[in-house]
Amino acid sequence: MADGVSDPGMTVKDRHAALHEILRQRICLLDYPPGTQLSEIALAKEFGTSRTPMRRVLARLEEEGLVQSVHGVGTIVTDADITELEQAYRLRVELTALTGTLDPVMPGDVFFNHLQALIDRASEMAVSGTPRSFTELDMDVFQTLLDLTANEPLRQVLERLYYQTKRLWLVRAIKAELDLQDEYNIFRHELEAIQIALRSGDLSAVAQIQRAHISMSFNRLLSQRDEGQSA
Amino acid sequence: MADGVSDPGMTVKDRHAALHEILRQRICLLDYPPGTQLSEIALAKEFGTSRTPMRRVLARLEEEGLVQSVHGVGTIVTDADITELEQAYRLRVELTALTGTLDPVMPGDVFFNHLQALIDRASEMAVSGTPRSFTELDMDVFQTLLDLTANEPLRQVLERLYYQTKRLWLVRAIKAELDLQDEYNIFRHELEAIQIALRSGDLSAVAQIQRAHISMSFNRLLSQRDEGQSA
DNA sequence: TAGGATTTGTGCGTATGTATT
DNA sequence: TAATACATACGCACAAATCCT
Repeated sequence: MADGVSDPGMTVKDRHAALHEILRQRICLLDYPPGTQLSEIALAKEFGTSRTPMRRVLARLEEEGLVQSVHGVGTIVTDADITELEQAYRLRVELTALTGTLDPVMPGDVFFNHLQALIDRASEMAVSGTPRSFTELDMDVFQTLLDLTANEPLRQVLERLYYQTKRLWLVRAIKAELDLQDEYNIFRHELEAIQIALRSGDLSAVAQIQRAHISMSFNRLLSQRDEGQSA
Repeated sequence: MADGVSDPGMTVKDRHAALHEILRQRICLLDYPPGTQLSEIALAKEFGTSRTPMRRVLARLEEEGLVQSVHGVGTIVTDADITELEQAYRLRVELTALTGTLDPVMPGDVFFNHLQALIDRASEMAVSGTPRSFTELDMDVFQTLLDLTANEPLRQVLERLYYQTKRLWLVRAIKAELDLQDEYNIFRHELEAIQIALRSGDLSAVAQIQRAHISMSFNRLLSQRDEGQSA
């Protein structure tokens, strides 16, 4: 019943990738909140397949740290704990900086148009945004900016780290523990700064801007944790 | 009937990890040279299990880029092509530098004794070393020095990149396209430099030394390729 | 303490795809 | 071109582990 999975021209690997992306999206958008049990049989039924291909997708999600399978118990969506993810977050900060030096790619007009569309979406966020829609936009922005480097191993690691750490923000935002207006404005400002740096052709600057914002975003999450501890 | 796989106290994940490590070792030590076809049935038989757990191990090796499975054809050990692995190598260089700044760990006496033993082994290499035994030593050194950082995501990525790129050296060394005495001496010198930096407590220096040697090692491989092209 | 319900892990027959003759 | 051989991918039945009553 899901889209993009039952197309006839799809190869095995395409289906695997599609299923993996769908489940990853559901986990990171908290459709499956931490602690949710994912049933192999139920998922297989939903996507019109059997347990075998589902198990392979779940195994990959487990390697990525998004779920955990225990024999006899089940496959459970992992908790988004900031203490455990701090190392991943700091690594992500440093790797983002590397996108400016490892195989940077100067994009073409299509990219600039796409980026402008994303900025427009960000502007609308301040009016009608929700934590969820904002996260969806953030994911689109991430995937877009990832094209600024052609280093495939770096791209893969960054993608992994992004989805490992992204739930932290959404969990806090939904619990109204973040100033959403602040987050919206900062994000839009980041996009504009990136646009300016891109126009000047300075891909290293683009990477540094991203790095700075990821670092600051993490610090905002940290300060929130500290406030929660002292309360 | 391999070792470390049929122990009774082992859990499922332990067996998976053991099988994965064994196959990875065989691939990277060229027991399975590039192009080798790995039979699910034969491997299952060898390790006294069924195809299902083997398939999961092979799927993981495929994600790591060491094998490639094609429906109807087989699971083939990938080629160690320096052009394709150049991006991975350069990323590895940068990540190695990060081990000095991301959760560095000052080791204890056990580590120093272990390192001394490795240096002793390296000294013997100059006399009775083979490309294979040298690679085995290099792997042990890598695993040992990896303990100098506690950043788990960084450790995982570095391990992946190490085994992705390590075959390049061994392929060349076996074809006698490298000056082995040079390689031995450089390696021993690197270990001694690391030992000195460690004694002074400068973990950042240790990381920079490693970074420099990985970069130089790659350049030696590159110059070898260029000579081959011009010949 | 024991037993049943539920879940993941395993084993294997079959389907599907590929290459070769 | 068709048929045969052989590999991976899939689906299902069963085993093993865990939890709850």
